[in-house]
Amino acid sequence: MTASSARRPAGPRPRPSAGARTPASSLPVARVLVEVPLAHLDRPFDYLVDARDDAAAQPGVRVKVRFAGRQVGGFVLARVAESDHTGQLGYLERVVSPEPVLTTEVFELARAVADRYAGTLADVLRLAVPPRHARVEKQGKAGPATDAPVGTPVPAGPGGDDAERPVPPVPPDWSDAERPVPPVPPDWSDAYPAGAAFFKAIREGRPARAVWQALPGEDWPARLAETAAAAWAAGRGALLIVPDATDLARLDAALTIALGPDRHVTLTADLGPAERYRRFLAIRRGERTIVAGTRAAAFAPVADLGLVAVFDDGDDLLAEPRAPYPHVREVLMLRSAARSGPMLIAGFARTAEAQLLLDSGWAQALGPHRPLVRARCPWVRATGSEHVAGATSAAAHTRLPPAAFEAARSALGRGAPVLVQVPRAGYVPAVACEQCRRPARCRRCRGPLRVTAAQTSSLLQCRWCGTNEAYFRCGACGSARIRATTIGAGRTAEEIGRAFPGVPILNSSGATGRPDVPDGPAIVVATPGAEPVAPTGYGAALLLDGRLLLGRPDLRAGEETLRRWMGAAALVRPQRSGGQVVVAAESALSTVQALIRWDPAGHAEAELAARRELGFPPAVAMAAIDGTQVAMMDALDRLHLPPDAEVLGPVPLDDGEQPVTDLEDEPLDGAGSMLLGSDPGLPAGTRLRALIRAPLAQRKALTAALQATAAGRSARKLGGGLRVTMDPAEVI
DNA sequence: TCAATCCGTATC
DNA sequence: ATACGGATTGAC
Repeated sequence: MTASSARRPAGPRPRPSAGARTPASSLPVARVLVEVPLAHLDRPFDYLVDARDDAAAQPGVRVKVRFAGRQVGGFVLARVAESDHTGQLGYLERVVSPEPVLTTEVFELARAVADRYAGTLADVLRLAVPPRHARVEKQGKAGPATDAPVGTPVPAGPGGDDAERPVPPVPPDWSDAERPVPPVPPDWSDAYPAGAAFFKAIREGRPARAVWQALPGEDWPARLAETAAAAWAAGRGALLIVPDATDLARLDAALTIALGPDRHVTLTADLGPAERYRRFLAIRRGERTIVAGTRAAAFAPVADLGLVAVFDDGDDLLAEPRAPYPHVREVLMLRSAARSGPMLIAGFARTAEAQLLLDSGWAQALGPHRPLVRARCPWVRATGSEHVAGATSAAAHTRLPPAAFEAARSALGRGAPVLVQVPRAGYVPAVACEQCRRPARCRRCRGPLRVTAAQTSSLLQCRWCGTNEAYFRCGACGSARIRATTIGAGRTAEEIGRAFPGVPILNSSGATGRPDVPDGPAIVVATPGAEPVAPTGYGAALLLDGRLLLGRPDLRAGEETLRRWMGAAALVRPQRSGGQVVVAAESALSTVQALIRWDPAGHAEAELAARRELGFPPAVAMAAIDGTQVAMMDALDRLHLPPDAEVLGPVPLDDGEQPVTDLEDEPLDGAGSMLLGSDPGLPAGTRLRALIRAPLAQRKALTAALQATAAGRSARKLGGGLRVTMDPAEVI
């Protein structure tokens, strides 16, 4: 049967009107964002709204539509009177739920984040809106569009016929009557000179943006809760993001003290689908206006947001690992900028990114009274050469430096707990050939080996493919002997236990969970970021393996090391109460000096200056393109770069982080790779990385060019295999 | 001359 | 991705 079509544009035929649908009488067109991963389809498409769906198909709801012949999910962005699409419109297949889960603010935020990271809106929405859970939706209040009870958020009424109906802002659910009389708010001015001005800005909803340097020993969860309470008292919501679950538990407790149990909610991805959606809905419906969470919560649709805050923005947990890899600090900056609202970037240390915000005047420093720093700081000493000299690396890390031993003994003698910070959990995590010191690698996949059992060194296992290696032989020199290159927390605990018999030893890492620290002599061996808080502070902290941390061939090694050290040292009592910190690193190093002088600002300034010098983020905008040779060449060819952009590379990306197929067995000539026009020296399938850098002023042009290139490639079905990352963390 | 197949392109 | 229009091919 041939449809009686005259000239009509290419595309799928409209469905033979199933069930005879009629357009809604008012605003019959829904502008829909379809959930497809293709870069060139990253824009709204118009659909007709059937009269039956008129009430439910409000802006922000999830829908199903027929798109290129198949059913796909999407969000209604707006209802409009007519479409500017010249072809036939299809109908919305159905409204999945009347719950408007996507607010205007979050939609605009997601768009801005996608553009900032050269990604697609659909990708960001996947991060921003949690999957629906139908049962949870029914349990709570009914959706506003069905039988809305009084007081639930209701989208703007029927409205005019021709007016575009924007997604309504979420009105707060509480009434003025039930808000408590706000107590006199603390404004931090006794410890932080700029505190009063910042709190004033929160109360007045002005766009103050502050980089807060917390004092050593500071009860930061309590301070953050005070900022949230100030926003609450001003009748607005607040959004506070922390790196991990332990930080969140502390913040949750502090918020409960500051605001009671019913005004805030915590939000993390690991709550499970039902609870996560339940809390998301409570936020969306305005039942909770103070929100604390981990990185996924940065997109939470908080009603009338009056403050955004992030704690410890250097923690890499705040960088989303899924495309387009947004960082919480940037997401909250975009939110703060869009709303012209206050923002707080908090931490003991300071990132180069935060320093740039200060340099550019976008944010103001909220630092402590300098004399107070001296009063609150523990005594910090470095012990570099004395235990490094002459010792093999393994021995250096298994022996406590004398100064560290003394500090621990004196603290324990005074009845105080001691914190020992070691780089990684596990028992001898990495091994190397004893002869030539090359990393021990798996015979099958060339992955790094680790020791799996505590007693024997003969049980080696590949960290990538899991293959057990019973008879190791070094691929380079043939030696059969191995040695440890890193000693993890477990082994350190054993050795310290032998040094202090009778003292309880507690392990704390991501894997073991965090023990409660007694208010008495105990040794806590912890990995960075997993240090438990001691009730009255630690008597001493030993920061081991500093050389290892600082020696990493990483752009951020110095910044990251100082952040970890300060995170641990901040848990130690002040010097006048006997608090000591011993760091195992050369005292001449600038990072060590910054710890000794407790000067995160100076370190960040130097760090940023170095990045300017080298032309690395955040002093420049940088994009990394990863892909196969063919994809890379095509992409670089299409890329319409801004005038001052510069391409570095591409270079092979075989630094050992990805499970590569055995390089030696790969045919090096290969007619296939010649056909593809690739460098015959590279094995087919080798991934390359190119870096593109541009002045900050050209960031928008750079990301737009990258999006256009991705769109062009996706429209021409030139497969994936290409990944774009803005300001990649691992630049080298 | 018509159907089968390939190609390019839009997807509402 | 798919699903379409239009061009191309090839058997009658």
